[in-house]
Amino acid sequence: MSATVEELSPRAREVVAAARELLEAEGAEAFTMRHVADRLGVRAPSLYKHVPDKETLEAAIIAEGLAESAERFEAAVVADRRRPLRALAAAYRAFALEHPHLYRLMTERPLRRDLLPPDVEERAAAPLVEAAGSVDRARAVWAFAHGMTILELNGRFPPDADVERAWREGIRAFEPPR
Amino acid sequence: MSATVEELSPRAREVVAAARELLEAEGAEAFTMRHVADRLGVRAPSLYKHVPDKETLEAAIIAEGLAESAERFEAAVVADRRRPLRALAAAYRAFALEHPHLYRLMTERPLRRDLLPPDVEERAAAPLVEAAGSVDRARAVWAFAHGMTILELNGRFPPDADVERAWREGIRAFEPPR
DNA sequence: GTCTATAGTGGGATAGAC
DNA sequence: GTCTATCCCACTATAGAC
Repeated sequence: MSATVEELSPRAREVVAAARELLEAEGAEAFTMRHVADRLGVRAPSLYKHVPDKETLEAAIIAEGLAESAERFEAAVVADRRRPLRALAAAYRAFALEHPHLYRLMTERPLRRDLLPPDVEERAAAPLVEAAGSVDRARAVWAFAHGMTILELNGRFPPDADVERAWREGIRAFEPPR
Repeated sequence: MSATVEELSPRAREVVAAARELLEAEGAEAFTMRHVADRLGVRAPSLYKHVPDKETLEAAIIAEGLAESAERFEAAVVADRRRPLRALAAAYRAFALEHPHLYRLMTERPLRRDLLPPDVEERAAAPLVEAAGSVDRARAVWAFAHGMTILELNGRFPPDADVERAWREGIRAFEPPR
């Protein structure tokens, strides 16, 4: 019975939009069904007429995030064909820092692939796989980028750390020697 | 008023031990003051006579985790002097997979350095800084290792992903050419 | 499509008696 | 050092009327 994003009713899409705004503005702790309902001027139980449960709502938001980041990655490699890895790293970091709460939601749990449109995940990954030269290398680069990003978002680097330099060191390590 | 681990009373240390056992066995959601109390055969409010609050309890557990991982990193570089980065990566991953819930606690939030013994963090980092050749490179390698680890723990790699190969690709990228 | 009412579950923390 | 009682908070989800 699990509906994919595209199969949602118009009213359900409004629920998704409100939920995403709430998440992005106030973070995961504030992301409750009550608060989503508040944004729509409605009571929480009413949401369940449109969306089966909270997980489906989250999956719909994640699908949007994947689609949007795919677009940005595609644009990044087009804009800098000579150093695609560096361009992708910059685009990746920028997206995450612009949407920290969404980014966390997208990475902190197993993907409910059964609730996502068929190819979003692959499309988001494609530019990096291309730039890295193999899936395995792409996963290593992704791990580096995610590690940098999430450690920064988590405030885990020491206060005096030079995050930019660490990014540069990682990119240099993965880029082919020029 | 914030006490460091060493300043805890004997009874408080028992509370920390019970809390850690609980966390490691049942995960962060199960890690509540009520459940910690259950483990000790006591009511939750009694804990507050020994530990000021939950955050201090968490900091004490994190301090243990940092000290133990420091020991393992030190042993790893001694055991394989020719490829310290590979040895450290293996030790890092092993520690995280053996203590997944502890590992999450140690990385998912800003370190409360004010609640930790003075040099634990630096000691845990030292072997990698040495092996990587600079702090910035060390942070890049750490990000890669953390990214691999947490994406694996989060179940975020596709089901068919070959995690070992990705690890090898990352280590190869950061190791000096031989 | 929305409501009220409510079930059921859980959390951290404090006051004050023993 | 431990207790009971309690405060106050939060959540997801359902039943059934309108």
